[in-house]
Amino acid sequence: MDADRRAALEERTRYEPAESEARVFGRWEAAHAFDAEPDAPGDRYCICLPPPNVTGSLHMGHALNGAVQDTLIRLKRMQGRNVLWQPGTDHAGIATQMVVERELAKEGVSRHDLGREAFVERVWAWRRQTGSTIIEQYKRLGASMDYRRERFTMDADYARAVLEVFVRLHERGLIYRDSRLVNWSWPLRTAISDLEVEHREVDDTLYHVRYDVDGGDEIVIATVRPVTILADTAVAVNPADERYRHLVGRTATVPLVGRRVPIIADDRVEIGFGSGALKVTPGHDPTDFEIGRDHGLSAPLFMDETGKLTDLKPEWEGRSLAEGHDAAVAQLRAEGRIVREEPLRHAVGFCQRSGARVEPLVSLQWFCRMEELAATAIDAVRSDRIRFHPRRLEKVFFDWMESIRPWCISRQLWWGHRLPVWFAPDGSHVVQIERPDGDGWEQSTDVLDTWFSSALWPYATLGWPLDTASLRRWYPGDVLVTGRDIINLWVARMIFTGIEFAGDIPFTDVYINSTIQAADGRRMSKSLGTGVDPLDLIDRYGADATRYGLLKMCSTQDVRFAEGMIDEGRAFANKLWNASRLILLGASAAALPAPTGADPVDRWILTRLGEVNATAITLYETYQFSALVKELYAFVWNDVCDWYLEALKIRLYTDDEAIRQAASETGLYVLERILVLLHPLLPFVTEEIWAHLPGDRGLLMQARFEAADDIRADPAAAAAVGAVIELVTELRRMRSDAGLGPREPLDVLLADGAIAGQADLVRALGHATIVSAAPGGVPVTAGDAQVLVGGAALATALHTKLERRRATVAGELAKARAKLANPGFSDRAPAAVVAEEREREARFAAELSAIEARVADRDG
RNA sequence: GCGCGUAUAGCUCAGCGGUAGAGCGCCCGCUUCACACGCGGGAGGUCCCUGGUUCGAACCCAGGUACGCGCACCA
Repeated sequence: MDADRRAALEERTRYEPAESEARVFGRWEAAHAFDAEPDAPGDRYCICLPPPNVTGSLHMGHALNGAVQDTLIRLKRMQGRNVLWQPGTDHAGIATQMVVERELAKEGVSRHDLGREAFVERVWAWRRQTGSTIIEQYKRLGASMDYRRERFTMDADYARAVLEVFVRLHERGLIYRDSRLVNWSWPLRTAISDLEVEHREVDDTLYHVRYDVDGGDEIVIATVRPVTILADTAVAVNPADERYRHLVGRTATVPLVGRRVPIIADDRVEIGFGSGALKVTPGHDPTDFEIGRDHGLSAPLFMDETGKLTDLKPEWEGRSLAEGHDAAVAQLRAEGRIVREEPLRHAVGFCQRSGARVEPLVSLQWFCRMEELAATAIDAVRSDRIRFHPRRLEKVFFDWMESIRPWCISRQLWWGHRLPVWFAPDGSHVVQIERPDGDGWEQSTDVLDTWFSSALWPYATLGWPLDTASLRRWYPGDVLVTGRDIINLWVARMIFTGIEFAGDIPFTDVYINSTIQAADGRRMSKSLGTGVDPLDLIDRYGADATRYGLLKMCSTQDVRFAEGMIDEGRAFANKLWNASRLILLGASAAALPAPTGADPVDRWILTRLGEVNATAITLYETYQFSALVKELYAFVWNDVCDWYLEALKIRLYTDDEAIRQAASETGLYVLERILVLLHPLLPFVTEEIWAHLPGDRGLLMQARFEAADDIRADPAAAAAVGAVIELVTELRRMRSDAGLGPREPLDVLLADGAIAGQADLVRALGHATIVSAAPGGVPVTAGDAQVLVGGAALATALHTKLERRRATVAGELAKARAKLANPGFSDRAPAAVVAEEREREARFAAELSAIEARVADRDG
């Protein structure tokens, strides 16, 4: 290491993420380390980023999700796979249109003032300017995506793929046009899908309204929305309902409009609800729609697409829904038709985007028939070709897929993929991508549901329907990492379109990451101000610390956000930095990393390294990130820093160059391997340290992640060092209990056993004087050895401790004996468990008698 | 309404049939030559309740209780 670099390392006693991250990221980019090439060697490994909404910015879900994906992709890249992590965004029809409309509103213009074409151009301008914001934010996290390949669901070639899918599904008869009841969002003036409707409990009033029946009778219906009475076309009762049997077949008069409608019998009417009589409004209610269809009723609309009343009652035409409600209640009340009002709490659908109450209404839309497509996706999961992690979430998928309904895929928006449907002047239409020959063809004004296009993401991003090198190389992909809320919107749809069009399942594993809740245990909420901004965390703690914390929180269940875990990550990065400084600055100039293992301490840490390496690989590959982070933290902090480095210092600071050289080699080797192990989790700090390792080496992110096979285990050395650790810990405890300073010398007599050869280590780490006889010393258990600790100063202070220990040991001994005395245990428990219990009994018995001898000695 | 999940140290969470764990916080002590974002020591737990299975239960089963999250057209 040259003098400048050495001085720089010496100065930097803290790891400052802000100082390193941009520089390290620049090195990766300069080396084109993220670039994926189809003809590169190695088995394929592919993840596509669930495309975030183009209007979005990085939130906690993205950050966790991104940390998981980057961890996997870096691991696989280091394992020699030819990896692709595909970035991109979706065009988010409604959200984007709203963003741009809000912009226009500031200029006092509406999209209607602009006209469709100019508006769409305006959206593109917005997209060119800010559309990659969220992808740029992923870079702050260290995400190693191939940014050259960023895709957008409105890109020309992608759009072509979307239309191709539409046409093919239509040819197969799976896409059709129909007039059906849909969820209508009047502020947005579009239909929305079932999944975009959010149900909330609402307190409403249930009005009981009296309708006149020909012949002087009357019938009372119940409704929470009296204004819908305008569109009633029947009154229905349950055929089994005695109360109303005599009215069936007669004619009722609808209040407010005076329409004369039949009273019909239908068993979908629930006898026990309200009055038991149902006003039937086929144009605005799912059940009523079905009843209306079966009874041949018409389905007039009381409101139009903009949320205004229609001319069913001409004098109210043009009023808002709220005004209509008030007017209806007022008139019914004035006419004395409201016989009862009662509070009703019930679930009502709201439009996710606009927040308005969803209005079910009959509308002419395009639908996708789902049963057949769903069956292939169900089969892929059922047969284990696709596995969910955690497994139980398959149920969410099955529940939705098995009760699937037609998917309304058309939207009355301006921003999106316009349907490849062409209308002739005579009203007939054809479905094809190109405009048909001849004059007068008009393209459908509808666009497709955004989710329809993002369902093709895994293969459309790779060039489908063309047979591209990328598609051949990386499809199907390996794992989809996403949040639970997206299972049905996305995962399910990607699976069946993948099978249908790309000829195979899009991935084999679906890893659903935890939801990070706010500190109050509920979902993070913007409106409640309980959200946490990951970019702010990165600014304050660093990207590595943020990744560390998020991954530590990430298990198979939801977790509350705990900033302490991020802070722990920062401390860990700093610890790693400083441990590295010790090794790098203390090592012999000529030393290169090598598992030399000159000393038992070296062989012990190499043994541990081998164990941890193997465990880590398993945890990485089974998505157990929280356990992985803990495992590596404990190894680095406790084994390496607390013990190995303390022991290594002795040889690093010696004058004997041969010893120093050998110690340096192993030290550097251990450091090198730790950096490799940690890199997928903490890419920045590990890459930064890597650059300081001696020797000619490239980037850490391009280094090889080795299996543990090459590390030799040495159980004898491990046992000896284990005994030293136990003894030194006991010596520290004694000093503390006796009120002695931490470096107060103690006399120690080493007994035979694993520890016998470790006098130097005990002397150095334990600040002990090794003696050959210690009259009046206190016996201490340390692994397999008995050690005598001498020094009169300790005697009194240790007496209390000894008594305490005697009580503990006696208790444990009694427990072990009771267990063994139980015939049920010794006869029926596995032999190994019984043997272990016997061993414990013997150990406690020996220790107890030693303590008692000591006490007797002292007292006598 | 249906489904899923969670209840373990003051806080956030591991452990999921055989000696109760971590980080933070707390207490005591350290200007130890990598790190005070540190070092050493310590205190702290009827593992939600009630039953059951088992030689043995924090862990398995049943029933409660509390909380969270999905899904859902009762007007």
